[in-house]
Amino acid sequence: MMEKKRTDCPALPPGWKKEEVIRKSGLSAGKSDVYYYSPTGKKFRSKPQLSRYLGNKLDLACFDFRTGKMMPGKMQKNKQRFRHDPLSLAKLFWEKRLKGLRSSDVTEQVLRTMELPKALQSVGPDSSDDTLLSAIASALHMSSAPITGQTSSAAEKNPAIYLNTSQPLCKAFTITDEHIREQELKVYQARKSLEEALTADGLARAAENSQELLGKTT
Amino acid sequence: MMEKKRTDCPALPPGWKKEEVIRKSGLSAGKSDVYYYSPTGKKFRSKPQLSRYLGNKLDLACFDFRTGKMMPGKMQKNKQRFRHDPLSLAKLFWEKRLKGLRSSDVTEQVLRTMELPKALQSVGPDSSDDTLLSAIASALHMSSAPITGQTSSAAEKNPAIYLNTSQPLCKAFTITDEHIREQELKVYQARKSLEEALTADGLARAAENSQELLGKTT
DNA sequence: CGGAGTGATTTA
DNA sequence: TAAATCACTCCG
Repeated sequence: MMEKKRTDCPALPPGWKKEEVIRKSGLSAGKSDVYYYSPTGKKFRSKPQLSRYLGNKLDLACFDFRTGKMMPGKMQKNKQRFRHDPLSLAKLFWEKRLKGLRSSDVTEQVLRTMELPKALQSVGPDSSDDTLLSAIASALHMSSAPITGQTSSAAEKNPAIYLNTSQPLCKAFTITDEHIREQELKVYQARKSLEEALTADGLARAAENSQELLGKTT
Repeated sequence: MMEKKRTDCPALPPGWKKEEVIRKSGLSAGKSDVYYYSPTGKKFRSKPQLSRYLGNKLDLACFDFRTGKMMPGKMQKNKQRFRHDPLSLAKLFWEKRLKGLRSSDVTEQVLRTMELPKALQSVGPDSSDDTLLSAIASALHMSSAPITGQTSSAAEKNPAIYLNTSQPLCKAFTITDEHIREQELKVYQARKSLEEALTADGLARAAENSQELLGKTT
């Protein structure tokens, strides 16, 4: 009784066969095991075992052991993007694209340009505060890692080579207790403003509804 | 030789053991996995698996799977923030703070305002394209989830109540094959421009170095 | 076929 | 992104 189907495998050299066996019982019932057989009949049970045997003949990096087919563009290893591809290089210059970040209130009037403590200084030729602000805002946005700024003085001389792209384009800085107290006050004031705006909005809606009812009954 | 340290776990019933295993190879080398063993020797590899087994006996809501200790006040679930707290409300208005996002090249000249396909339309009273662009850019930035836009027409009537804050402030849209072809062309052109800029920069540096050498030898 | 050890995917 | 969960490989 021939229960075993050994099929040809086009992705391997002539004579190699592939076999799939379904598990019939146990915790893994229904799952399957895949085996390959060389032209001489030797059995291979895993991709590493196959690679050790064929590694000098073909590159199995794109070979999918389960399906028996080559999967272009789906390399299992080396998933890390090349350091110098266009996307990574573009990160070096993203700060340039974010000029003009501003704070404004709900009525769309520009309230004021955000001000940064003197301890924060930009790195490089573009020293405008708004570009620096964008840099830090996006850094906080992109990652939960600590923001330290550029710690290498070499970055100032040749940003294209020495820049640490996981940190914003600003010099390394320190934060004092005084800075923290000032910021806490600002957050408190901002929250109070928001609360007042929402209260006013709620009152306005209530007033509108009263007008409607009044109109219908008169 | 006992390489496996199975320690008692006081937070679980008597007889339960905890084990921590460091990964020794592969991409995740150095990370660790935590396992628990029931008094009968059954192995548990995750908190959901443990809960399914012990859920009727004890409440694991405060149980920290990694440390094996109860953490009062640190419920892992119900992390969803109350809809009307200051932070969530602030999200409703973040778009107002990002006016003026622009594209510019390395020489800092403003090249052009980015243009969006006609299929993308803003929701709400502020219909300027640059605010819409900021909304979509940040949405792509904040989350890897699909961006669909606001699908409820109710959001337009009363954004304060019906707005889906996980989607940008724009109407729902569809993308055609034509849109995709156009975008592929733009990406290609942008990559080519970057490549040319870098090539030019490299040539400029080479020229500078030649000048230096020349000066020293004359 | 089992299961320890990792990779891949999902969630927060 | 990082942690947690889930799925799979590979070899006994």
